[in-house]
Amino acid sequence: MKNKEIAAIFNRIADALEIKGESGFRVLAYRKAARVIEELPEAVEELAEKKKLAEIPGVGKGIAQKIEEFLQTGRMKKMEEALAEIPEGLLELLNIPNLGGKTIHLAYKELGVENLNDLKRVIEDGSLAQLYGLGEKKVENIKKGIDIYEHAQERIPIAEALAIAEKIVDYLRQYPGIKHISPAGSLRRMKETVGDIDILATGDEGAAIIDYFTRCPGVTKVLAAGKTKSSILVEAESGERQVDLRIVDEDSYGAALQYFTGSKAHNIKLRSLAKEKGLRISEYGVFQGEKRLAGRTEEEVYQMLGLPLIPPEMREDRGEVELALQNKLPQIVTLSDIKGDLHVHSRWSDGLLELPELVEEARKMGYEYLAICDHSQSVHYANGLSPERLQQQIAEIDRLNQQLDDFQLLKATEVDILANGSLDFPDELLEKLDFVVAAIHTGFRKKVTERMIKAMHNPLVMAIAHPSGRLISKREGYEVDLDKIIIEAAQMGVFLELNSYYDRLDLNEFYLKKAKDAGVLISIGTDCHNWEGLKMMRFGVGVARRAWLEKADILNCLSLAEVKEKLKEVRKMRKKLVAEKR
DNA sequence: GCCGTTTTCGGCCCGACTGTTTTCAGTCG
Repeated sequence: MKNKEIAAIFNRIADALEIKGESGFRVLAYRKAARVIEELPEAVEELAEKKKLAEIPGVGKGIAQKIEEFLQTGRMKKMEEALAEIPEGLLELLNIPNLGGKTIHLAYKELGVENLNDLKRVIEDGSLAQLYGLGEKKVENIKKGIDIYEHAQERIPIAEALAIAEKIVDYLRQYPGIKHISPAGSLRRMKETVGDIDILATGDEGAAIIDYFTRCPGVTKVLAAGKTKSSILVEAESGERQVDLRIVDEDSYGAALQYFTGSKAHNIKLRSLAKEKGLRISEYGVFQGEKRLAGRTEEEVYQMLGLPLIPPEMREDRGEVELALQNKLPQIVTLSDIKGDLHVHSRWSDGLLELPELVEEARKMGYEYLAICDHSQSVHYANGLSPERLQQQIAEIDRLNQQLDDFQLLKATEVDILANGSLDFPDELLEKLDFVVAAIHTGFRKKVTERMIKAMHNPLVMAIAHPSGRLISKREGYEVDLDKIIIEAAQMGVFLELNSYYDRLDLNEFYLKKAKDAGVLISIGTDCHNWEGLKMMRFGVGVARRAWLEKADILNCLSLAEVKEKLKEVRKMRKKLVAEKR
């Protein structure tokens, strides 16, 4: 699949055109095409074969042709042309805040700036400030931009960002002048990582609220503090993080929340739609001429455009507006739909909680069941269970379950898929369990796809845990063909896991959507190891919502009785299926 | 470069801020 590669090429073309000073709309067209192609569930190769490239929104004749050219020849003239005139080192400069294509072009043409070092030089010797349209202050801002660019922190994992945001929101709520308050931005859309933390609030005396905000616990620096807008740095696990607060009027709270939640692409779509209806939409409301028609609530804003409220997690311009227009939005899953956790570790392997403690924590979550998926014998570093110890655990769970009336622990395992694709426990043992999750923890580069498929051909395996193996911004993941795994899972009736551990979130939103479309049922588990672990379900549900998953797509939206029935049924069905395949 | 129940040409999201310049361009979110 060459989608990513092609998207990267179009982004590079857009960069080059931006520096060359070509029409911003053309630049935008390339960027949009890049984004859409990157998010496309289908391979461009397939679409090209079916002559359906131009049906991709944002892809017209011109771009379709360029894609075909690339697929056939491995090259794209347009890119070569665009880049031929632009030194390689210039493109990077677009990432510097306060510096854009126009200024870069000017510095290139007038001063021969070709890279970051050149740029620093013309700042130091004062020649940049001499250029038409520039001056001391602009150059000072560019200098600050370079500093930010060079010290740019990687994006914040959603779990950390939410923790920071919620602490500050709780703090702000204590201020009597605040009426409404909510996180906004990509945090509210539950993206797996976020760039910065945005909070929106309403209240009287904005300046006083801002002052209170800048004195919140953990502040290390106040970057800006006006009447309606403030930015601070706060201490966090991984260094300092920026938090922005905006105060808006009560009358435009909904419009502002909508606007600051984004995504940008979604907002642009809404505004085009508004325009078609003779309306104008901004962070202050929906207007007809000078008259404000809506703005107090998000519902109102969407309603004015003839749309139902679109959940924040869906606002990415991936077809949600079109569906909303036809009133066909999916009823995406909510946290309260989740009836149990299907991947939990106990003290028996590398978890911190004893089984009764897990029961207690699960009840606090409102659950009806937990699947105890401790590691198998070969995972020594995680205190994996020997067959004998698993036997003991089974007996212990049976004993505990007898004392419980409205709750049950499911006897389960996270059994390792070994180097040769066989499983780390014998079938006779797996047979005694309610739920069997298979996982790879070693040999990330060794025939992972084949090993997973082999595991899926064992009728006792019911799910594959963290199928990609990635750790967000830490580890790439297995060499695995997930498209193949999804097809196989659909054919063999195997569930795929959505691991909710905050730095896994695996499958990710794109493959989840693919799995859903292929008819694969998803099991959500937190991979809980400690007291906070079960609470990570919200991250998984966030990702599931971003993938448009509904209750019916998720195994653990079933009640205890239903899930037990389902697992029995699946085991029977899988045995039959595997027998037929042989 | 894309796109069309107002258009196959002429539009293309909206507003704020900043600095430079004297009416606006560049950048950002």
